[in-house]
Amino acid sequence: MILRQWRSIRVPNEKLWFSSTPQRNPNPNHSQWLENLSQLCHQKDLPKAVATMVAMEDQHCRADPITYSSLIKLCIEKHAVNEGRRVHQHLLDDGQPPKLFLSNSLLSMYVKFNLFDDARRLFDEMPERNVVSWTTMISAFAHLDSREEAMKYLIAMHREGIRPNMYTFSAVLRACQTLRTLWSIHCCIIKCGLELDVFVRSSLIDVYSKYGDLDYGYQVFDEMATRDLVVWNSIIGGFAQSGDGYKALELFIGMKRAGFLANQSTLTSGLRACTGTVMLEMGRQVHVHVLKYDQDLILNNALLDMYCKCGSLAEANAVFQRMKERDVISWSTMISGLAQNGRSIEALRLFNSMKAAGTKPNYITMVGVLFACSHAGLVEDGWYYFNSMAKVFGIEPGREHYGCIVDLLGRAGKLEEALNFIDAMGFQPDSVIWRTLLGACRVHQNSSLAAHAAKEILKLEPEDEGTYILLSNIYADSRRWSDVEQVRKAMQDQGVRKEPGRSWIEVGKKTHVFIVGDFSHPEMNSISKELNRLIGRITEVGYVPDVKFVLHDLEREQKEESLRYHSEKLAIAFGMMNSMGGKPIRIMKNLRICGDCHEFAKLAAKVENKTIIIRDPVRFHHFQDGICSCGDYW
DNA sequence: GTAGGGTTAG
Repeated sequence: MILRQWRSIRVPNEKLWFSSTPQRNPNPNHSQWLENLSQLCHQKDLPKAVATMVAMEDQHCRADPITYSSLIKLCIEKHAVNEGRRVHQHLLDDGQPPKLFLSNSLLSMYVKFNLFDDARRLFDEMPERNVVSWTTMISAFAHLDSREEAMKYLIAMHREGIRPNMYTFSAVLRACQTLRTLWSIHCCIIKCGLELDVFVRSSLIDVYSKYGDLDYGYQVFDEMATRDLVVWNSIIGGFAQSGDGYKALELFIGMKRAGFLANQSTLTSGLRACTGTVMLEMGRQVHVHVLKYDQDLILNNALLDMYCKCGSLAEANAVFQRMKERDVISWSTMISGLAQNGRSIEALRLFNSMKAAGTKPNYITMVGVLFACSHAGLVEDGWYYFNSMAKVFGIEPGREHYGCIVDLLGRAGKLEEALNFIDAMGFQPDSVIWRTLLGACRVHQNSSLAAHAAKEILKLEPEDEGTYILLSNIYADSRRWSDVEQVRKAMQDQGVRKEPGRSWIEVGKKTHVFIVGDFSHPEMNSISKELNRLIGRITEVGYVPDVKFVLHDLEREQKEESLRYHSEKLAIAFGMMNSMGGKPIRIMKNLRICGDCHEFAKLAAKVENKTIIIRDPVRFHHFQDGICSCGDYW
């Protein structure tokens, strides 16, 4: 490859002190100037150092490369953009390209200042480039998410005959976001004999677990002889983000056993693990470790989210109030948290406080705001925010926002309007939008529109079990048993099976899982007795099993029997048996709660004078005094 | 002079 010519080439100045045979310097005070400059660099006095450099220029004095190097470092440290450029210019005025390592320092400086055009220009003008220069560029592209550029530079580097090192690979791995590229880069790494490097390994683990093959990422982790904290964090983060909170926490404990101290990153993943699997007690334990990093913004945001998702808004709010620094994520987390927990008005009020505090909402904030409107039936507010997003906040509504409006109209029973809105969206509706409409059709019992929505979903995702279930539920609601049978047959033909309803609850340090109709829990006898006792008590205050939530065409008695063992009822009974004092009973569910269980929970909370909190995949229900925070609107 | 791990929705 032909190197580009050095553009600003000048007649070489023979008096340059660093030319191969040191020249006598014309200025007798040269060594004093130099001494002075390096002293100032040492003292980190950037303004004086730059002033000295300029004064030296006037005296035709030159500093040595080492001093220049410390000057550049100082500019980076102080994030002094103008001074950095000044030093660069000064070096160019020498008439010769700076030494390679100095150009590399400058390159790294521009990258750190996010001045990528300058970095690229410098890179293009460098007469000579080594692995450090290339790696700096590749790393910059990888961080910019310019994956193609990063790969192209890797190829160009190879063509120039420069071998990548471990730095290069750990940078380039970030740009591998498909398994295919990941595999080929992994092969290159092995070929270069760099697979054992911890940095390379942690990057491998990270990208494998993020982009599709967590098991393989774990394998790469598992076979490592020496692991450091980041390697542990990579794998813990991998499991936490993929939703396997149990495995993440198991590894978290393994890490502590191996003698490592959890840092901010570990704890953030630990909290995320609790959030995903809804383990409030465990989350509180992690919180204790977080206290020593009092004002870490990311950790605090993770804490907020954990408490919100575990249904403990009081604790979330306590953290929020204590935070000295709040960013758009902190506010958005609280807004969505309130909305999901049925406190939409407070969510909107918080949105106003956010604006008053001068924090600009982003795309996700607006999803939270619209979610608050749709879940509380605030149709007018929802429309207002949706219509003013672009004008007032400069955020173009995207798929998620359109989805919220479909939800808003659908929940409010304006099904036709929702359908028209979908038609007028200006882009192809995806399965999420259709599923939203389908959910609304169920609440408002519109089976013909439901069938339409379901068919659209199944066109896009023919194996989606949730849709079959919803559709058959809707047919069951209107007692169209032959249609129910047809849906079940279609499921069989597609090889789709119904995911059983599952609820889980933390008691002490253990999580107990209940599956609908599964009686294998060791305390099943007493749970059954407790359930009967509860049903007896709530029947006195008017509970009648609502059998329309049973799928099959059974006799009433059989239907009641099948309702009785819904997983959330088993979990509520178990929670009552183990509940202490005034503590709420917290239950998580994999599917949405059924109408009968919702009624059951309201009355059980009333007669037992307890708070029951159930989180389903979309929102929370706080049952207290015979009412639910969702206002029966879900 | 170049490299790895953490937070918000659906």
